[in-house]
Amino acid sequence: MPSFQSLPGFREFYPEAFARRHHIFRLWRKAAYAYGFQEYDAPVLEPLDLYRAKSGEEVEAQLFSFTDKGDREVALRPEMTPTVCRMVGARAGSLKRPIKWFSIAEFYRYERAQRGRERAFFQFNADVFGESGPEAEIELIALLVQCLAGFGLTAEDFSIRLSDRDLWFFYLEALGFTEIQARSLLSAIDKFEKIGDDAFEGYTTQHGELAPALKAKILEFLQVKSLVQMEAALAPFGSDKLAKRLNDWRQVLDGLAAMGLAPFVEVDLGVVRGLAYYTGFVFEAFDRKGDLRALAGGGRYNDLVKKLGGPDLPAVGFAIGDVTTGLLLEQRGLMPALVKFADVYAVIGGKAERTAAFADIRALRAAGWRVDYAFKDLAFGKQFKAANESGARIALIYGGDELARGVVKVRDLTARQEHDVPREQIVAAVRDFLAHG
RNA sequence: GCGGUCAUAGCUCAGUUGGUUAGAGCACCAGAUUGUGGAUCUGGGGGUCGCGGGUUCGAGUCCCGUUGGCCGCCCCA
Repeated sequence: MPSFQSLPGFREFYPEAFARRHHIFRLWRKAAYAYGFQEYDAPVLEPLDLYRAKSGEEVEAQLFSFTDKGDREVALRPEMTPTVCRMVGARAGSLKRPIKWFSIAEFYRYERAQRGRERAFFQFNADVFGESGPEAEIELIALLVQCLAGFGLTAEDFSIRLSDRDLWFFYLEALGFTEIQARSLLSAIDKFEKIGDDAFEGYTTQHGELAPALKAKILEFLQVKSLVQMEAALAPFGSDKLAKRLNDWRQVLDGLAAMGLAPFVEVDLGVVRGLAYYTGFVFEAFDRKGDLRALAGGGRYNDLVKKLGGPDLPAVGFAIGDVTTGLLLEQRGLMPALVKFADVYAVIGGKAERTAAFADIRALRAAGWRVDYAFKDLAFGKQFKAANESGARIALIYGGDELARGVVKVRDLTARQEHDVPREQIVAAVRDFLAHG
């Protein structure tokens, strides 16, 4: 039996929903331009290997993948990062540094849809390539704040939790763990906030019992919530690597504070991000009041461009989704309500008047105004009601009396006042009214 | 992938122990209303009761299956 329902997790955007989506995209785009990022786009369908190369089978299970008619294994893109790494890698030699790019695109993941997560969704992606220092992190975290604050959200609504996989590796190394052990511990740290001690089960089965003293050290470091606490926790080790890393932290936090963004940023070493390709600072945006999942996430991935066949190029990036952002804006009453689709509404008396009105309507539209009118001859009362609902601020009245005198009656729908304007001046009159009102 | 729960008009819902041609409000369309605004009144269109099967003289209602929504788990690039 064929089904004509849309596929699960895929969304249809009726005009009202599309208007909400457009509102979100418009603000993201505005923010990115303000921060000097350039927009790009890329294919929706990619070779499956692009995602295998990056992250392995775990990810493959959640791909929309299939074999095409040319026997190629392909996948709908689940994210932008590998694609943009390939694009930048291919032209890295000729691109002016730093490379600051962004995109707004639809992605696809074959997983169970639920609140805040669909199978098809849009993400804003911003990345900085070619800068290995913390300057790139400052720029991106500031942009991420703007991508939420631009809607009217404040530091009481959301926060950016900043963490650092490098710092964890250096710290665990200083405690005497091998790199493999450290990776396993990071995945435990990722889960600890949610499930507590059980998070360490994976480590114990692989590497044996974790010494209580070492575990205490790890949990203690996990509690670090400020730079001061971090410095205190690391002081006993006296390692060069750790000291240098602390300088990077100072630079990031000072830079963000200088931009006035300190209230948005929290140190939270519990954030380590699931995927293994992150190499340094990682950050996530969270709703402070609600129980929403993460709003956005990102971090540094210095090895990925090279891993995908490009040059050795440092990179940082983040992504923010339209679904959770939209839910949050609706909860906070920050989503604008209605689509107003007209500036001017033409009220037309009858058949002869329609001929005259059409000429002016075309001229006004050519001048860029949004003009609407009724298709059928309707009572004036109905037409004024429609004019009101259209969002138009003025109505142009084409009646027999007016046309006989060579004028159009211009009605201010807000003030409920009207006056005559000679027909040949109608475009100028509309422009004057709407430009000054 | 696993578990819970739900499915009647575009939306929100009613529908009696199984019983005539399945209803209401909102929304939409038309008329009252041929020159001035969110009103009122009257009328209208719109349903394979998610889909398939079963029980029964008879199923929106009971049973089985299936699809989809929502919630939780897993995962979260």
